[in-house]
Amino acid sequence: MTPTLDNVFAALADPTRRHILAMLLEDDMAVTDVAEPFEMSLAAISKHLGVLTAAGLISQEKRGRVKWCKLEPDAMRQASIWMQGFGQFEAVNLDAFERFLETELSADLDESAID
Amino acid sequence: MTPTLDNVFAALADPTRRHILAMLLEDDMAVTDVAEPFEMSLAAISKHLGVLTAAGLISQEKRGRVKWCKLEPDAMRQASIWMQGFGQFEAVNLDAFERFLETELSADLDESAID
DNA sequence: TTAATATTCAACCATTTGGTTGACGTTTGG
DNA sequence: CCAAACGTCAACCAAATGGTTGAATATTAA
Repeated sequence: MTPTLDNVFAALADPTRRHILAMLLEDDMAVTDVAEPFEMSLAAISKHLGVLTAAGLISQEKRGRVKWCKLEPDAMRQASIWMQGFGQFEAVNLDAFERFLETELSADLDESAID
Repeated sequence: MTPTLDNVFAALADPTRRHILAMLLEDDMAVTDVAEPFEMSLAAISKHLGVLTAAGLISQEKRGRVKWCKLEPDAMRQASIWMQGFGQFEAVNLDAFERFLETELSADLDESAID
């Protein structure tokens, strides 16, 4: 299935999946290791990874009995291009992003409030 | 309710709502006028506008018997900041965005494929 | 070969989502 | 004043979502 904006934004709408993406920003990971910090079942995480894969946000490659998950920035870039048109966004604010990431990673299944 | 990333991305995941946002990019609009190009009921559009409002992506102000809808770029900016961290995005490509917008606006209830 | 590890599949369940229709409250133009 | 315009509300429905558990499938290590 070819990814759509629908898929990408829907995938990003879930805090567990955003958390996973943030984890993969550090390094590629096996499914079991992705699942470790969460309190839900492995099957649930497997489904989340399926959603992320369908959206093109990650790819999964099986090597031996381990399936490695890898961030695929292209899909998000497409979505970002769409969004760019709506704000007169100032230049990329990496500090702001890192603060964001911090709170998302620490607060474990949180609401990730904007304000 | 304070908007969350969950709300913003979920709101953006629907093509009708993205279409509405693109329309509001041109100008503020009354609910009835927003609904006009769509084939669904006014009530359905009213719900969509409710979702967009809850996400902080638009605001609605009632003047007389008309309720005006207005783009609120801040929420999207927050979401954009989150996304920026994931791509080594090249400088904002406005041309690309305008091509995107074109296809989204013409194809009326489409799948808006990325590739 | 056999047992353990890694991951998915299938069936199920509760909740949310996106739509409908019809009734309802406001505001306004004639 | 009264009918029409503007918009929401409530009840309903089908489909999608996010989770569970238990069985099944590879693959590897011993």
